[in-house]
Amino acid sequence: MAARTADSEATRAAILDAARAQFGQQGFDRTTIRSVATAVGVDPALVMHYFGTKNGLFEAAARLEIRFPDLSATAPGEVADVLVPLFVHLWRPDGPLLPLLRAAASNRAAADVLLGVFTHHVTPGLAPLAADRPEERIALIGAHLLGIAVARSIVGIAPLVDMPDDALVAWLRPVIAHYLTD
Amino acid sequence: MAARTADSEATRAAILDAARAQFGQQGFDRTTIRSVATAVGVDPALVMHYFGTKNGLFEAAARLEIRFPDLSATAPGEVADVLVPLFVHLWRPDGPLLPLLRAAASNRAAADVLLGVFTHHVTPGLAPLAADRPEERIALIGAHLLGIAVARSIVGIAPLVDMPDDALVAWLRPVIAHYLTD
DNA sequence: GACCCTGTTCAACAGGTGTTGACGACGCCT
DNA sequence: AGGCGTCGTCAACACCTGTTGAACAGGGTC
Repeated sequence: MAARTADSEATRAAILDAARAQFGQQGFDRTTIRSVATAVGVDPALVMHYFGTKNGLFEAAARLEIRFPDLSATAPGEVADVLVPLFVHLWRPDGPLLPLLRAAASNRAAADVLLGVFTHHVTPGLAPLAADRPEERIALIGAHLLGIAVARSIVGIAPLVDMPDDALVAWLRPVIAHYLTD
Repeated sequence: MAARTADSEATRAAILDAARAQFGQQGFDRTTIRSVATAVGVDPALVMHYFGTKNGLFEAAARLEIRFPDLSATAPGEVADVLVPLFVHLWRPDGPLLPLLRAAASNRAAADVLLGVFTHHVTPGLAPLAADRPEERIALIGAHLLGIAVARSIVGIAPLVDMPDDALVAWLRPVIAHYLTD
């Protein structure tokens, strides 16, 4: 049965949590195997043992499965009500997107993962709602959302940091609708 | 007179150019004193001699004086025509903003410089044009422009990378006007 | 009691980093 | 010709990094 949960799984998860936090706050290069290990209280070699390599640790920490909602029945004016909470959730300090965003700044592979999220999830999800030249329209929406993430989580532009999510939704609602349908 | 321009100034400028290019393409951590030195064809110690420290080199490479234009006589619908070319120019691969943006991803000090650009230049420049709650309005505009920079230069979202600047202006014109005046 | 298996630590490696101080060429001024 | 300031290099340092392989504790099984 292997029912007896060895501590293995727990410490593995603890390492993953610490890694996600550090990758999310300091980026890839400034996060070291040693810093993650001491944060958890284990030996650096144990981190290697579980994840093989630093890149392996990063991939495990940044792995994300996004379930993009079905928006085909949503009115353009209400897309923001669905999209914004979803992305705000993914961008939490302990979420999987922030490590990826920080790493993408100096790592093409991480940027490609981010690009893949946009290409394979955001674009197909929004395409049915967009008028002519949908790629451009959706790219502009994606850029705007990305910009809000950077402004909030990385640069720290005060009015956006302090803005409640529903206020953000209210601001974005007409803009996203405009981008979708002109 | 010291009129005889020693080569000093030239190599100093060459180092600065190489540093800006590397900081802009690879970020702070992945850019090393040695890589900059070999790109210029000099000894690493010379880089130290001119800029004292790696942070000194970065500050010199990322120093920027922005002359934000006077927009007080500009109609909201035309703000994009001024703002977008200005920012596109600052974001060129060899411009001073991209190193800052990449470094900001893992360096609070760099993020603060970026925040200062927004606080001391963008906000005062746009405030006369904004309706009520101008901070939020301007923050949203800044976030959008920032997002387009990230989408173009870091993530590489194809439709935005390929989009000519005047098309970008055309897309942003009504959105910026909307953010300014509701 | 001997054995193994899992979870973990120890000690060390090879390489790359920022930084330093002493040293060498080269051209100008007197 | 000799000295000197400028422009630059050499060699080394101390440190930190990812990574490795051997060793250790402890508990369940024969």
